[in-house]
Amino acid sequence: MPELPEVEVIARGLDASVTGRTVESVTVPGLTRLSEPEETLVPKVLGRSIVRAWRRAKVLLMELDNGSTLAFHLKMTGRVVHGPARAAEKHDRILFHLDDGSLLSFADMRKFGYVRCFERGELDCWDFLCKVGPEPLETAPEVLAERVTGRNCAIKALLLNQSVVAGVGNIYADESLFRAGLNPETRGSRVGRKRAVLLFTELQAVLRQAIDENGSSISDYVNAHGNAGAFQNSFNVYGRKGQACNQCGGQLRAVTVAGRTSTFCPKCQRRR
DNA sequence: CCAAGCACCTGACGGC
DNA sequence: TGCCGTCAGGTGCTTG
Repeated sequence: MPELPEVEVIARGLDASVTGRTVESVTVPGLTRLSEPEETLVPKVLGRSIVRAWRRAKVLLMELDNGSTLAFHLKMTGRVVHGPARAAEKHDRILFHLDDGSLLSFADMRKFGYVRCFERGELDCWDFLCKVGPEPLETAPEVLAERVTGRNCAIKALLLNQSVVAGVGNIYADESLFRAGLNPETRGSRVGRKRAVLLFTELQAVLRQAIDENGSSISDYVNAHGNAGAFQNSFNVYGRKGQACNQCGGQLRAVTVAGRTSTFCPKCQRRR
């Protein structure tokens, strides 16, 4: 699934290509279980034009000209792509036909994702966004560090917890822990202030680099124009269990933390 | 309060 | 070839 960098890249691409376009018609091959029902969703969108697209946490947002906002959560395999008109494909869940003849599609193979439309003012009351923590690229590392030091959970679990910091998923948690030399199982309470500041400084660097490289494509992710990202070629640890550490040459290992596979270097990321 | 486990889905891949 | 188990970028609910 798209984490913060992937959703950011999609949002920027959409903001550049669909802003000003009007939704002329909508076809619904079959919405996902967590989506808003077609009967209420479609009337809110029909005839509206798109004002802007942006991101908060891992949620893709598109504001419409009546003040309502479309919200997409892509979860593991969701895609939102803008391109030329085409016939519906197997995993398409909803298709927005725009006034220039182009198509905005939401597809999701595993159906975990969803799309909902919030009317003016409702977005600010959405429980999900209200609970989400600060944006890691808009918050000082020193401030973020305070949110993990002193807590008894594993540092990896804290990074994945969206109320601690927004937008971090399994890839960027593992990559930032490696860069900071922190073992994923280390408790927040055992991470010193200085090391915690380093962790969030490295998290910012890794997120910025991933955005610059158009995100990470493992199998499903593509940007708003259907293109794969390149940051997967820069992974130090994610998905590299058994391979050699880029820093010390030792063999990378994997453990399960917070229910997720966590790949790390036992030499460069010692437990403390 | 916290952590662990599982549920939600489909598809790809490896082993037999 | 096919069947079975395992795993996958996330979140939310239940259980202990």
